[in-house]
Amino acid sequence: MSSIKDVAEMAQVSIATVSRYINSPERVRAPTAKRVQEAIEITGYKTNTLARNFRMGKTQQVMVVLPSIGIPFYGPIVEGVRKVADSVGYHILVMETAFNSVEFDDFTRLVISKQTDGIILLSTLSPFKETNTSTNGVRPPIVLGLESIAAELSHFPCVCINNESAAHDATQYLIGLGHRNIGFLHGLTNPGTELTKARADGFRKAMAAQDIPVNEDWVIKAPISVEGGRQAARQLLTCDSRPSAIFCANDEMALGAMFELKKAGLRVPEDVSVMGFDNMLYSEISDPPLTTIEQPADKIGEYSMRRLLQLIAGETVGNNMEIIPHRLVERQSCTKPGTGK
Amino acid sequence: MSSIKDVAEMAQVSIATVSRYINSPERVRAPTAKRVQEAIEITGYKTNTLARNFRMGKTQQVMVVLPSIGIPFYGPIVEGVRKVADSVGYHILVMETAFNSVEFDDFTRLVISKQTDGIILLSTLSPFKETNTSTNGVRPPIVLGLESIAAELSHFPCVCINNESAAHDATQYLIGLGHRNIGFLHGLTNPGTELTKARADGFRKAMAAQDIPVNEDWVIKAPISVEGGRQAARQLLTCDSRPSAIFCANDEMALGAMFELKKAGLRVPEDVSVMGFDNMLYSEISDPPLTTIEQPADKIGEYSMRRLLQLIAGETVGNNMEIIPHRLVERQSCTKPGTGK
DNA sequence: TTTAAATTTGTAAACGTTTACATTTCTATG
DNA sequence: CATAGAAATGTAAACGTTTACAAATTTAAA
Repeated sequence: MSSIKDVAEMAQVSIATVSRYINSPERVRAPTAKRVQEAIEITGYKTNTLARNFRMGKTQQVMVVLPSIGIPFYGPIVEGVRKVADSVGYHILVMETAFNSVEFDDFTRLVISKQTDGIILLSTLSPFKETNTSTNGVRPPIVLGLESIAAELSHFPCVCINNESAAHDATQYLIGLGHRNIGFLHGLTNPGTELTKARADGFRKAMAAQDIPVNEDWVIKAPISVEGGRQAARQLLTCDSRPSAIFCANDEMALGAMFELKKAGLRVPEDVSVMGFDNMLYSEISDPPLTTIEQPADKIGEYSMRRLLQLIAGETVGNNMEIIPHRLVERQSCTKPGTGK
Repeated sequence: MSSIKDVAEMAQVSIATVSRYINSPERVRAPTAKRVQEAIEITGYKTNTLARNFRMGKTQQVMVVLPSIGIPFYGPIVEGVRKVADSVGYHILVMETAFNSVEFDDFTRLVISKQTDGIILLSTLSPFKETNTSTNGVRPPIVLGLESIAAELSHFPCVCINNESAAHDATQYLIGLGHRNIGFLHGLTNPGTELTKARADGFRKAMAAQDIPVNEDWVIKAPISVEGGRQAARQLLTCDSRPSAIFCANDEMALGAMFELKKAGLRVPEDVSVMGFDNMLYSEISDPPLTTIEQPADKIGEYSMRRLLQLIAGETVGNNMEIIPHRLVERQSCTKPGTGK
């Protein structure tokens, strides 16, 4: 493999000149540049990223941490991250947590040991203690995408919608439709996750605001996934009575729930309305198409990456919390109660 | 940031000893080890991966190239890759092509410039010319997951199912159900992709084997995605007559097609049977649940990564093509023709 | 106790860049 | 043409590891 040295020899210049030609061509004169360029072509030289990064002390990579690849909702977020990353020559390293929680110190270690320059967390930290012991109090560049309140406590920048207010809106929409008997599929996440709690709070507050009591039998905790939604729906079906509408912690749960509901012979939305949260690709083509809250995933990705870049550059980011507006998208999975009678 | 030197000083040993303690602890005596360990803890030392990888000339990363994150089908594949990667201390760099084709030379460059040690291609190479000009004939470690025939031509190892035979099976299943009027949603991929062609071949051969003519109006090319499936279905609906069954190049197309079919008032499977290909998560809970061909995605990921590791290690891999068995999973989107009358 | 062998540790070079600083070469002005 | 200043290029150090090889120490046998 030819190195900068080979190029320098062939072009009869010093390695410094070659390096300069590569990194700021305007700093070498035309005739020299020509010789160097020729030498590069002849030798087939490509700069050794390993060496460069080592020298510069930067990996030029950021790590995106998510529960699992292949969850449609994360697609657009990562695409947003990538859009920004590409524009500044950064690569994306994907880390899957497999829904396990990750220790804060693990991330610190990742950054200290130069596996990555910074981290975008689309997953949650476990028992969120910042008291890092083994890492000498280093605070790695981390941006929380999606997560909210934990960010406040932890002083990590955060880019997300207002989950509580969004859940509030969703619930209110259901109430506005005339529903009083509303179930809630509470997403079960790792301890420390505020997102699911915020959505639950939004739900409860919206109910309370209208003096509608919450039937706790209809508040079911299950993994925030298709399978979780299915489990929860099956459990719901065993109750003596059933709600006229169900609000789900996310679209995956909603889709899973709808499947089980329909399987049990119920019609959606005539017998039960189902409301999702996130608006991922498959929610548009579900049967019926899912009414849900839309998170502008691409923007979340973009903004998160920008924030992270600032952090990496050592800039002091101003407002620690960046709230993105959400939107209720009305499709066909919700209707007035009693329509099925 | 403390380096190996700081540790060495504190432990009163040479940096070589520290390095040895880290990489092969059995090579340093217990009392020394203890001192070093203590020094490591006190200084909070973490090995600088950048420096190590530079010195070793390895990135310890492989790149997984796929069209887009968030496509459910890729989830399990990447998980398979990761399983193996984790076990040997490799990281996964994800590169999205955004459905664009990537030049062969781009990969070569990626490897030469040490951005990655090897590549698992779950996407396709564009105008597949191996005649790399700028890269001096270097052949990077690449494994093709999913793709088949191109592998033969290109001499890259490949791990995949037999797409043609699987499509043959699917078509035969439809025929066995009594269908004669079968449409085919031909996935549109980048030039050079053999996978879609293989599936089309399988379809045509199965039809020919039973002397059933293929109605070319019902063979529709569209992007191999949900949106593509929707487009194709809409086009199909404009035909004078319509098939009693539709075989789709993949599940995404099938789901998209089902959506449009149902939207047009057709019942699946009573009026039209729909057959998918891949068996991804959402196919199980679609309405109706999708009958499809299952690719053992996790295995494909695992085997691909193993192969790649061999390649990286410079081993000469034996058989270049590794065929994984597929399986037809029968659900409710296909039935006998005429059921709807 | 001596000595050879085995084990542990140290020394120093190398990996391929980038860059501060020194030196050379060019440009333009008097 | 001489010269100052600017621009281009060269020199050499540094980044933090790993590792061949040399040196020192321990162990075991005589």
